[in-house]
Amino acid sequence: MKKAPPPTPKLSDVARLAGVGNATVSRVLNGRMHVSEETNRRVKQAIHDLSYSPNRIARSLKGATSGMIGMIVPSISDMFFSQCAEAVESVARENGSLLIVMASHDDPSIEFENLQLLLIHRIDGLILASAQTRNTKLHEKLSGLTVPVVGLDRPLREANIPSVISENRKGAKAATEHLLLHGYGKVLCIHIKPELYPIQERLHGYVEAMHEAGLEPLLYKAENAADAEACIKKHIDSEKGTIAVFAANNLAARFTWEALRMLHLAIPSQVAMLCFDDFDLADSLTPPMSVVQQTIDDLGRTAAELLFRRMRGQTEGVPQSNNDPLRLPTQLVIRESCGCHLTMDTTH
Amino acid sequence: MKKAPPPTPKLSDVARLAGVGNATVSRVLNGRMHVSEETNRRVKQAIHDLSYSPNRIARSLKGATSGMIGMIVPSISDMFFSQCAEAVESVARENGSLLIVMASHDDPSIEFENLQLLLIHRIDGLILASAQTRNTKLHEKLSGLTVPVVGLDRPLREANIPSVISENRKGAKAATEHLLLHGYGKVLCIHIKPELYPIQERLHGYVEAMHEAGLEPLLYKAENAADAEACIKKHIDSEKGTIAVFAANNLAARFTWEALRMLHLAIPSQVAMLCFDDFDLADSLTPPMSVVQQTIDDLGRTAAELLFRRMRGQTEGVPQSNNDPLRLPTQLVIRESCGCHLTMDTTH
DNA sequence: TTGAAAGCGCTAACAA
DNA sequence: TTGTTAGCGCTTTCAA
Repeated sequence: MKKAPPPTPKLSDVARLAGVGNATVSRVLNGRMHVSEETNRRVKQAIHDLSYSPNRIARSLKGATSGMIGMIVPSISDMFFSQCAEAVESVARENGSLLIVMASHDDPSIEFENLQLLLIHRIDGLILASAQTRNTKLHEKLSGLTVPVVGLDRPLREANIPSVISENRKGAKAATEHLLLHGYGKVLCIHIKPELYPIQERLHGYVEAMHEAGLEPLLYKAENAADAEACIKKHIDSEKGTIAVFAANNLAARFTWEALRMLHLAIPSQVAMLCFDDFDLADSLTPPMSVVQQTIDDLGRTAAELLFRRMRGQTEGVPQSNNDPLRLPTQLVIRESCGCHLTMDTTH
Repeated sequence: MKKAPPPTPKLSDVARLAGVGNATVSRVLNGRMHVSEETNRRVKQAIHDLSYSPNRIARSLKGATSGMIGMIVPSISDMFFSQCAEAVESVARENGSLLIVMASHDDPSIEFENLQLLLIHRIDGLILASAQTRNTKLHEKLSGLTVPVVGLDRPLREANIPSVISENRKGAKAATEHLLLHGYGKVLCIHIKPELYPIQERLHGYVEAMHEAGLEPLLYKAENAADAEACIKKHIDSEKGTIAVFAANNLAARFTWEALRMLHLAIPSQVAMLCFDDFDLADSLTPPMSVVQQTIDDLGRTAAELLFRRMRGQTEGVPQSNNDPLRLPTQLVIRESCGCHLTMDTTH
């Protein structure tokens, strides 16, 4: 039994219909160089009549590019990364590329496999939010790669790959200083996953601010609300004045938030708080949460644009020293949890 | 000037090194049929030595499959869709496929372009959360397609394409009935984007429950918190007893939430509320929000599995009538905003 | 300005 | 069990 005639016309079909050679069709397809007005018209007509669209796979095989870039992130559903992905997809589209996303689930071996898969599919470039900063096997592989790679959120120093990240240290420092300015007796820093580079940077920023204020840093790792509760309790007990908490990320903020509720402590009158990373309902909470905001879209966009520049072989705009990540500014968004309205008069 | 020798070895390199023919290498590559143990070993060795990996593009050209599926969603960064995407990527990976995601931004023409792009890249299948239920041009195109398509969250009836969605109607009905059970004098339904199929279904569910209770449905479309405020104010004024609000989705819930705060109305004692779609901080709010929960992972997984089954040509497990979407159950998650703890004794 | 022809890296008949 | 060969649909010299 014969198959139905393949419903997808090929280039040669167009050529035949237009009464020209294959090469000519190819020419009008990729920006007509040296094609007469008349021929051009005829070919376009034929393309239209057959509603022909070129087979990108065949084109890719010929050596050029695949028209696809890859992106490996720890989690696709994570708000941060999905926002990045949206921005990357957008830039990819502007550059005529498709985006393949893969989740590593923070597992170095899955991450490595993902990389292999993407390479087999001949992606033209890769955006990588690596599962870990140190992953020798991965870095080795990356160093030997011919396709451009750009790091996102987590730098890839050893592999000599440019990265785009937020000003985590500066942002955290500014946040801490802001809390300090309110004159709180103690500013704790509650964090999770201190092994992640962005978190490390935030902790540095916090410590720096504390030191400059002549204060002892009070770092606490919290894996859940109970942990957060424990450390807050400890400090609220031994202290008359209001204390403050700088939560190093969303999740830490959440734990802190729940802890404060358990302890029936009022925000900000008894415990002020400020956290890194904005989130959806931050300003619908009671009180609205003051945060350090990353411009996530910009992170994604910038990384993608850098990638495409490198894919074109351009070097301008690429960070001077490959080892120094491009750092995008953060913004302190003051709402109410930091206690600004309480201390408004004291600042005057 | 000569290029550096192409760093990517090809199949023929492996063949030469192993001292065998191309076909043999190809055979061991795709599950050795009729390859001697010895040859198999030699080829494997050569593959390893060259750290060769086959070029998926060349393979695809030969006609088989591209090893990629596409997914078009209104927004990649939307929590719902990014969770779906994560599940789909996971299933794709299990089936040896990569996932290309594209955002339509709810624009039918972008959606259509995206579809074209994906087809040009010869995807093997498509998961589509369509921008609109009625998109004649799109449906026409879809009907003529040879690659399998599965609808997600929004059915594609006219194109005769199977879809996977939540039990929106049932879930909304259950939620409304739950509120009704508390004996509130009025149950409003605040919604947005009633043109979307899932929302429509939820509104139907709400209306059904109201009718069955002999009550007049009170539907209000709110585009912002002020709209929500207006309609609540209207009903709280004319009524002594507690009223309740069923918010048809996240955003409507948010508007309602903000409205209630503006009006200094206590939840649930003055206004009870329940919303469709769980969200991140739902149980960290004061009071924690009762919700109708969709099993988003399941939606994504189910859609993807259905797609792969169809790609394999299997028909079992594919919904009997193509016109009837596969509906996945929702779950009523009772927290505090619906007023359960207030009425606990009255229910006995 | 155009067309013929030689591949891109792989798979799948068909022979051996 | 193996190797040879002919393409997949396109781009790209090279001549005409």
